[in-house]
Amino acid sequence: MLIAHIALPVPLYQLFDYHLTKPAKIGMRVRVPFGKRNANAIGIIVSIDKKTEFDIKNLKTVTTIIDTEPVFTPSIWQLLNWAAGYYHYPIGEVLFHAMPILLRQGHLAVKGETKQWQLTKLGKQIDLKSLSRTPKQKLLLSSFRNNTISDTNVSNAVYHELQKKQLIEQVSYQPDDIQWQTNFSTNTSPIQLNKEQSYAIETINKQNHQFEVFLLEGVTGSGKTEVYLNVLSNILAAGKQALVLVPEIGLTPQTIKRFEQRFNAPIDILHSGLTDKQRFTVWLRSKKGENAIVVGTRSSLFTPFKDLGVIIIDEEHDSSYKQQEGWRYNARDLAIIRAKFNNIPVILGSATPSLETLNNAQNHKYHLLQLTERAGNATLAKQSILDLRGLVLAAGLSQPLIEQIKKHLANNNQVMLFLNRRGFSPLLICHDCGWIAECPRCDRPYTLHHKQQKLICHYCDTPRTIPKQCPKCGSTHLIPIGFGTEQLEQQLEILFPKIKISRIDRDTVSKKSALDNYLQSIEQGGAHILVGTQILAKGHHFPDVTLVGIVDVDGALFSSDFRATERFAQIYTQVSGRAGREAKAGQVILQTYHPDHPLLNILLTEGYPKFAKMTLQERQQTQLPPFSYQALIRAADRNNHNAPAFLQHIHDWLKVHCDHTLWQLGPMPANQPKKAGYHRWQLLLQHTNRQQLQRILDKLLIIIAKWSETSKVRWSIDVDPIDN
DNA sequence: AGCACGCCGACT
DNA sequence: GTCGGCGTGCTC
Repeated sequence: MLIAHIALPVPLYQLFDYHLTKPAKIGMRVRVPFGKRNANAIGIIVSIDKKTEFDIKNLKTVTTIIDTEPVFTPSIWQLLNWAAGYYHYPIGEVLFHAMPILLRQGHLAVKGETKQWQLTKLGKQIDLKSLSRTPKQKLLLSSFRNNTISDTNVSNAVYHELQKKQLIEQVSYQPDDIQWQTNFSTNTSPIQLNKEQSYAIETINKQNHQFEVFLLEGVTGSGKTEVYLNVLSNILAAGKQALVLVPEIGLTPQTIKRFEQRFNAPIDILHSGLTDKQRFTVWLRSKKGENAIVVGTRSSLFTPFKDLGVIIIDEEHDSSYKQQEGWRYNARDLAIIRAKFNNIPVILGSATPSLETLNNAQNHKYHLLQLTERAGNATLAKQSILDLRGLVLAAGLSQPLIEQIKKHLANNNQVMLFLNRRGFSPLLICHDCGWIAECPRCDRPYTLHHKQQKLICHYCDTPRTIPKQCPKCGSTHLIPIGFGTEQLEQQLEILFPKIKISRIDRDTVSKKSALDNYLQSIEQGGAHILVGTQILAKGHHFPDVTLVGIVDVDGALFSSDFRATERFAQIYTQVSGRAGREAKAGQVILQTYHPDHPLLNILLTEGYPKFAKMTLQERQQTQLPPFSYQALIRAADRNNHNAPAFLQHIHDWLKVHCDHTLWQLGPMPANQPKKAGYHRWQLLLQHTNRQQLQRILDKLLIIIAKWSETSKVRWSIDVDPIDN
């Protein structure tokens, strides 16, 4: 009697055992009765053996075997099993997360049949003249006979008329697998490679398709993409496929066009706009080896390939590679594991690598390749700090900055202003009693939105009308404190009434078409002010922008998050690298109340690499990542008691069962202490040894499951958190 | 996660 | 009187 251990898509750290009465293999999907779910849950066989820990007479039987072969390739199977262990996330959830939705629902993992029209016996024989009264039908029939249907453009109705007359019929057939390798070619590039690029390409190619992690550190405009394309050409020419990961907003049409123009091979793009069917089709195509390249965001990492030759991760420092809910994996880190299991090279590209990655390069775990030359005659922008102390501000703008804006606009150039805060003002306060308008669900101040005439909570997105009176003292003197992009835009409209101003943030570009409209108008050139949040920093480049103003630097420099300065430095470097790109001299101005801040000065005078080096030293002294490893345990409840009690219980247990090398911080309220009626708490664990931290988590998980407190909270583990 | 069972408040 | 809110328990 065989017993299958089956993973089900439930948040439980266990497998479920069933009798297996039909032939099946590990990795196949099955239908099983489960709880009260009408005998119809879908699971995946993780292992098959002859015994069970469960009471054998209570075992149920596998209803049906869905697949004829395992759904995952061996290397992805290995990756997912490893990842479930590393991230301490239930295996069933992990396996199902990695499948396209159609497969989760039980669709067969085979190509759909394609239908095609063809002539019937009658259609082949009949005299064309008999159709002379219906010219469209006559045309269609004759084009079937001449084999020119692909050039013939007639409506579906005509096809159906011919079908009714039994002249043509529809036949289903199984399409053959596409073999792109047989006529693959690379189009030559007009771009002359410089020495650094050639060296990088040569070094990667020398690796001969074996595992190695390369860090391609290339300043903005140094031609990283050209290196990618050359490496891809080498891999594709060997008949292998490639996976390219990009950040969420990094999927620009220009980049994709460059890929498509270079290679005479099928390229699939996985973006958020695809239907479930389309995603499934791409999944199947790459599993069968029918495409050469898959370009996509985070979740594309789980695409199976017939013969994967390389993984490229563009903008490896980007935080969108980290999943921020449910299974909190990091696609960049998992890509390296996948490459290791596959024994293929992986390339991390960035102008501003994360400190984790730089540290690995310094330790020679990664092979560092640098591109330091900027293409063309672009020069680096002039950067300066503007001391705000003692200056009068108008919606955050100082007079010296306004003067500079005037100057650049007068030369018919464009100006970009960054402010990482949406809305009109982040606070509405009663002038008489100090009452602050707060969201009752999140206990956080509302942000005032002037145009919408609403208060909006930026944590849970709920709006409410603006009160006319203070509910506490009745005063009508309610005043907005602080400024956001909306107020900045309004102020600029007053200061520069004749100049075009575009505000680009989540409020104005919720639709993609809106963003495209803005970008088009900006591309037309001429004096123009762009106001925006970080959305503005990513991807797009604006050749006419010669002045970049960072309106409020201090928010990033004095954050409780130890990674805030790193993120600021990355965005700042990206932005300043873009100012005045095409032969126009650029200028960057940073407004701050702390002009002597050491990291800020290093960043400006010596650039990102030196900044990174200093920050790494600081992290080493304070034993922060990457010099230690963290796991964050989160818990939420409704009464604000169960969650902290649960975490305290964990804290106490760890204190007894682990030595002092484990650091604990908390329990403490989460970054966002209240959300949607739930009180959120967290406990941070830190250890200088990754394996030991892993073993502690293993032990902890087992013991947690036995506590009665556990079922009273919503809890989760975040391994390698990035937002604590 | 689902789904059911069970115990207390406002209403067609 | 019931409908339905969510706390609790279980899934091979």
